[in-house]
Amino acid sequence: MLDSKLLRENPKKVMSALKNRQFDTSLIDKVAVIDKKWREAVFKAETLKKQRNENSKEVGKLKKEGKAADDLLEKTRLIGDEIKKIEEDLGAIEVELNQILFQIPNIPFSSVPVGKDESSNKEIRKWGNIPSFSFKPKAHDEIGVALGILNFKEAVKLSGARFVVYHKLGAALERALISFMIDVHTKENGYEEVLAPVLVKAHSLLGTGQLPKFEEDLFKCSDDFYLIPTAEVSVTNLHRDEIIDYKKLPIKYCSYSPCFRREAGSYGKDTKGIIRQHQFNKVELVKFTDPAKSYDELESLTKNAEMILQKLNLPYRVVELCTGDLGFSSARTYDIEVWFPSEGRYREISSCSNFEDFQARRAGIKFKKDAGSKPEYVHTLNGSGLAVGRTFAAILENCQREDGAVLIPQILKPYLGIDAISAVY
RNA sequence: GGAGGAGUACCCAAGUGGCUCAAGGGGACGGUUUGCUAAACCGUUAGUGGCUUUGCCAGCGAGAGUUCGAAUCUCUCCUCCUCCGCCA
Repeated sequence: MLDSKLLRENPKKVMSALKNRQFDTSLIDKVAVIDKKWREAVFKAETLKKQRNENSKEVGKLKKEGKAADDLLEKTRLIGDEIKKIEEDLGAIEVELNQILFQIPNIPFSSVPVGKDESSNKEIRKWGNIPSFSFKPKAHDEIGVALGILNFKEAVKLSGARFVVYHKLGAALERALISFMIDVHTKENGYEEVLAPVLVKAHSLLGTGQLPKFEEDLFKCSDDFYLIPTAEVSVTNLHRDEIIDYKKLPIKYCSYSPCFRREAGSYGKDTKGIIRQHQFNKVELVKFTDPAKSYDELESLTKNAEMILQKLNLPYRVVELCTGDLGFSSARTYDIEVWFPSEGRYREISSCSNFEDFQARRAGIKFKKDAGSKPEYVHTLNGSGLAVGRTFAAILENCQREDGAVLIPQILKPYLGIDAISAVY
């Protein structure tokens, strides 16, 4: 959510920034009108309340003195009725205003490249050598099925399309990757591990920006629960409606969770393999920072995520998203893309974003510099560190051998105790 | 799921319709005293949100209601505790 004061005082700036996101700026004009109505109603209600408080005190005094207070009583009753009416209006105005405010995306950071879609994204850096094969590299799902470590038919039996069952060393590899990632982030990068609920209430999703606009991407359960699409939701909301001690910033969390996405808009896209699933595992990095330092923290967060790929020796590149490709809540985003030999291209494996105070304002997350100062909103950041299923797939593809075996990155040896997954083990 | 009980500020807690625009204590912070520490004494301590900001309005788990006036009365909900049932 944007600051309504900013909208009030500098609507032109907001509009020009949001135009780059293909956003319909007529909503901004509407906000101004409703906001004015709201402030007038607030002032009126408060003036009347002041009058009522004074009158009530007077009534009490008169009654104690045994004097009649009927006139004043009646007059004050009418004031009460009026207050009630104004407050009803006020409630409706607030709903209307919030409905719009919740629909407005974040303002892109000043240096974000302007562009319509992903074709304007900017490559920042590349790492690693793209492997060359003396044979035609196979797709990860083909490799996994052949090795007996991935089974899609069983998954269809259980849950339908876009699910997978891991077997034997496949299940072990998935588990090993989760542990490995968490170990790196906790032991080397200074993150605190968190394991949080994957079922959350709507207000948590409102806090991070998935609701109200993106309900169709979510699985909704009964009893007002939603399955989280990312651990970002649970972990960011850990500090909802809190004022954090400045000395505790930055707070850095690392959290494994399964993630659940309906993939409503992607029928027919990535139907093969484990790239796009309704349920997948992810290790997420979340930071709460001093606004003055959040862009430095975005750089280090991105490098923390990259470190995983480096240790696994998987080639990747880092791309900055342009204004048109930026997520709803984000002010600046780096995507990390890993190389997929079977497709001959890089594919997203992590998305690292600075949300500035957009989520913090929605979720009420503040900090106080010292005892006397006024609370300010923190900046929140997060990024995948990494998407586990896609890392699994990337290992299968990049580390495959002609005989169908897959060499396991050496760094995983302590977790798996093997050098390769082959058809006969 | 059933039956009870509770929720007041950083913590404990008083408060059953107007002398409470929330008492008292602890803690914390500041000061006096002191060679230093402790003790004692004095003082400060409701954080926050909003507005047309010397001020005003809101706020006692949340929301609604009754009333001229609600921490206090009524209703709904949430959370926690105890017991029973069920369960990994």
